[in-house]
This record gives sequence, C-alpha cells and structure tokens, in this order.
Amino acid sequence: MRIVTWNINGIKARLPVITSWLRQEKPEILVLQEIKSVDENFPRESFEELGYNVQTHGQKGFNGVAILSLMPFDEVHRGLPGDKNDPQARLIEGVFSHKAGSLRVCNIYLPNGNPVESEKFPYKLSWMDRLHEFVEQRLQLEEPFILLGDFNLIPEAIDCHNPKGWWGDALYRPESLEKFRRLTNLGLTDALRATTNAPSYTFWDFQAGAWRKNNGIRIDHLMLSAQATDQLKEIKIPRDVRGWDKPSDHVPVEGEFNFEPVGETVSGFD
DNA sequence: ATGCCGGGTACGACCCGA
Repeated sequence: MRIVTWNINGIKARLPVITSWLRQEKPEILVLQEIKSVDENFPRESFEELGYNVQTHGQKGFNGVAILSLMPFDEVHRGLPGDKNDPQARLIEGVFSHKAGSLRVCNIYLPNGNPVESEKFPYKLSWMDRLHEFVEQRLQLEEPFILLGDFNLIPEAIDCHNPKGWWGDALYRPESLEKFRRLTNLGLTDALRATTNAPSYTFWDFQAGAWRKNNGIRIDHLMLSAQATDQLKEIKIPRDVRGWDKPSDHVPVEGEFNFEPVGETVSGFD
C-alpha cells in the first residue's frame, strides 16, 4: 500500500498536475496540504472519477488539508484539538481498515512561523505543543499511526542545501527543533531517515533559481509509530515532478508499506 | 535576498508562503 504526502500550493491551480500524477501513480492514499479552498469549492468530482474517496478540511484563501483514499474512510477527524478559537485548517485524520487491522493517517500542515519576531512564531510553537498532546494520545492506541505532511521543519543540517543560511529561520532554529525532537521522542520514526542517509529535498523555492541550483530543503515528512514502522518497505521522492509544467514548490513524498487493502474499494459513504 | 516567484482574493493591490 502506498501512502503519499504532497503540499500542492493551491488545488485550483494544481488540478491538472495532480490528476495526471494520480492517473500515473494510483497510490492508495494521497494527503494534500495548502488546498487554499473551502470545502464546497474543492473539485472532489475530479478525484471521485478516479475512484478516490475525498475528505477535506478547508478554509478561504490559504491553508486547508485533504485526504484522498481508494479505501473507504472508517472515521474522519478535522482540526487540531486544544484551541477552539484557532480558525486555521491544518489537520485532518482518517482511519482505514487493512487486512490485519486498522490504520490511522493524520495529515498536518504545521505553521511556518516566520517572521520569528511576529506573532506567527509563538503560534507555531503553541501549535506544536497541541500536536504533542494529540500525538501522545494517538500513540497510546498502540496501532499503526502515520503522521505525515508539511512539517515546516528542517530536522538536520543534511536536510538543507545551505544550513548556515537557514539557521535562525523558524524552520531551523533551537526552539522549533527542540519541540520537534520532543515530539519524535514520543516514539515516532522519520521514515525517510530510516531508509537512507542521502540528502533528500522535498521543497525548492520558486525564486532565485532554487530548483535549477538544487537549493532545496526537506520539510515534508512521514513520521511513523512503531506499528507502522514495522510495515515500512521504502520511501521514494519523485523529484522530477518539481520540473513539470505549473509545478508546486513541493514534490510528493511516497511511503510504501506492507499493509494490504481489504477486498475491493467501494464508494458511497458519507 | 523577510518576497526575486506564485497563488489567493477580487479586479488593483495586498496577504500569504519558506
């Protein structure tokens, strides 16, 4: 079973790229960040035609997350608990069945946090505190759990082309990394780093020829519970997608797992 | 290089992103 994360930077502008990629790749699950759409305007039919079940958690103008799945959703949860006044749509979770049990897939778009001097940075840190609480509860379930998405965090120097240039940015500074390590120390495995020590970028800025110069960073991650790590086969990052027509500034990150779907996929829920 | 692109809203600039 293939489970993929992709920050697509606007569903409206990216629909042709995503549908052609889906026709080619047909992953069981694709999670999207930055759909920049309200739920009513999400082009769900374009994905349903391809056999996908669609669940969204959108908002007007920016942010917004979605899960596309060939398998039916057993459960859907929207929003990160811990602040009822937080209007930003950055988390959606789906629960699925596979032959040996259940699989919980939580898609996040973690706040960027820049500029560090603005209110955006404390928002990032408090969002990470809320995520910590949430993940702690999820891990107590002792089941396959995949926390994936755009973390807006550069884990280590190897994960950026120019570490000295990035150091101090909200994506790569002590306060952010301390909370990130506290989170992963709950018992999450970085799937990419479990399989390779090679530099593996997932984002290249639109500006300043970043793609041409390979001036990239790795900020899109699959973080796995022990029960999910046991089933991990490999991680692939199809970086060529960054060179397609009208690309996102992020590329997909694909996880291949030993989970097997239950029978035929069916639509018609919800 | 705290905005050079690129997408959003809304239709002329501004907000947002990493």
